[in-house]
Amino acid sequence: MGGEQAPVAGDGTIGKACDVLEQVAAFARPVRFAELLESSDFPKATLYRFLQTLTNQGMLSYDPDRQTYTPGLRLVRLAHAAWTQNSLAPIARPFLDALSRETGETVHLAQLDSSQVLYVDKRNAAQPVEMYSQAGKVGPAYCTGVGKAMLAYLEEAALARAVSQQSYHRFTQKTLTSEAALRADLDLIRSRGYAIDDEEHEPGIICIACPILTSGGRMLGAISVTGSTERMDFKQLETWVPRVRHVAEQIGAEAQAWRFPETRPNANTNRMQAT
Amino acid sequence: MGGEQAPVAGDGTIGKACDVLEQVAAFARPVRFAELLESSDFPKATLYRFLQTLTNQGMLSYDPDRQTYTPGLRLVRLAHAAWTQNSLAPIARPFLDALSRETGETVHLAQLDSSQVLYVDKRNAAQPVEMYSQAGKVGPAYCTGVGKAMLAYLEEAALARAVSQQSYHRFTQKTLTSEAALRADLDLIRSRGYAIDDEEHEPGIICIACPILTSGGRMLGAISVTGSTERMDFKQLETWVPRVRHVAEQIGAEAQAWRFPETRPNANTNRMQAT
DNA sequence: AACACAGTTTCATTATTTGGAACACGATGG
DNA sequence: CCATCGTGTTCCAAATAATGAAACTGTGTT
Repeated sequence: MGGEQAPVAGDGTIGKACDVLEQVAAFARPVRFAELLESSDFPKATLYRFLQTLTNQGMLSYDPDRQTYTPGLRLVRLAHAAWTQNSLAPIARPFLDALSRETGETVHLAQLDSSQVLYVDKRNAAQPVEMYSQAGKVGPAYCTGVGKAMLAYLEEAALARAVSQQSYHRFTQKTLTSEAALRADLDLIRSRGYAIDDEEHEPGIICIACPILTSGGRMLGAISVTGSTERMDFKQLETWVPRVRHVAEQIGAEAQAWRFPETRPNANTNRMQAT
Repeated sequence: MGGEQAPVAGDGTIGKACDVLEQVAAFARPVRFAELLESSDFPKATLYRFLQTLTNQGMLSYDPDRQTYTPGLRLVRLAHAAWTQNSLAPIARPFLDALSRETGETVHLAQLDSSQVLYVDKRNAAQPVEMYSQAGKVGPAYCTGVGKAMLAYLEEAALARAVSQQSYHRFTQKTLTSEAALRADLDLIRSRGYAIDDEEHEPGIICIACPILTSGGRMLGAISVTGSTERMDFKQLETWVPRVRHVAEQIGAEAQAWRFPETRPNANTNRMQAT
């Protein structure tokens, strides 16, 4: 019986290719072959061939002048499909708009991706548009409102895995830095029905977050409203809880409705006067 | 009846995996195994294993209830890296903001991805936010302003390939529907320095577009300003050409500067008060 | 000219992928 | 109740593709 804990990698050639992809993405800048070779445990020729193939496929992009690799634009195309079909964002969009308008605060929509928080949409308080740059961004689960809201409603098996994979890095004085502390807070969240982030990730930043659940209790994601301690305290922030919870419920309900129909309800979601 | 699209076919196992990924993305909805099997020329067991592995890797996501596959959220994460590092969007952002403010019209930033137009950013005239949904979206090159602007400045080898890969579907009365017509227009664009789309893609929609070039003449992308015939004509629209061209030049210059430094100029590009 | 270095290619060996066929299993339906 | 069908899943010998040490190329340096 295989009890092997494969770190992440594993599945044959494809797994390795994905690792390489991830590795290139991890450098947040164009990378040279030698750099990759160093941080990789693939032999030279093997890594080389992977890079060739991936570049060939448009999953990576190669700059011949600089001799550097970056993640390829094909990923952007594919991600668009992922975002449209597989994230809550399209469903949640009108709700986020409303919530953002009503509260005037920053609003986040997040989902869980391998024990990390993946932000799939956002409305910003100040800036009018900030777009894409935040969709796709990741963050820690154990010290953010949306992260804890999601963890709290994970079934035990998944929770145990997720909780053990957190880094518990101390971002601020108030960061929860142990599995025990986190679990205690998750219990509290469950009984209260929403999560709070009390400057656990960034000083001065507080937030409330509600999980998005199906009627069957499956956790789909979370939404949050964020404020800064300069302008407000939890008293004020928590007045939004009923509203946020309601929105989360609406999104959950719609998500469920949208997922079921085999016959896609419609298509024209986003018509774009392109040119 | 068949009539399958000939997959670019290719590189070993990884190429096949990419094909599967693309195939899943192509259905713009959750897909069942049987559907994929039908539209694929992989044998059952092979396709099955690919789906397993890709799901495993988070490149696909599987809904056990519905037994359907969709592109996975991991793609969104990776695409974020691609968008940040490999697209012109981060560099162009402030310029697009300015251009959008000044003109009050829809502004697009696009790059070329396998002979297609890939929109990497956009500012909308009317709607305040529309976000992500357009980044990652693709469109035809032969009948859009940005598409033609980019084609015009491709070197002959790449141009020949690109031009032969267009579908030449007639979207409107004015769509250019042959390679010859397109090439003629490209000559015109080159001599004029900018492209126009005269309702070639959508009735009532016109636009002007300028290529983004390096000082060496390498084509990086294009930007456009779009209007509708209801509100304006080319006389008005073309008054923006010098401004658009200037912005394109600025973006080109910055892109060039940004690509060179080996020492990463900086990191904290986009800090996100996340929670 | 010799050297160092980053990137590229070769090729016999080895491990992986392949896919036809058989297997589960729920849903019909006779 | 058993037969049948349509899914999706697993097996395993044969075929294929991945592997990586070492040799090579080309560019820049001493």
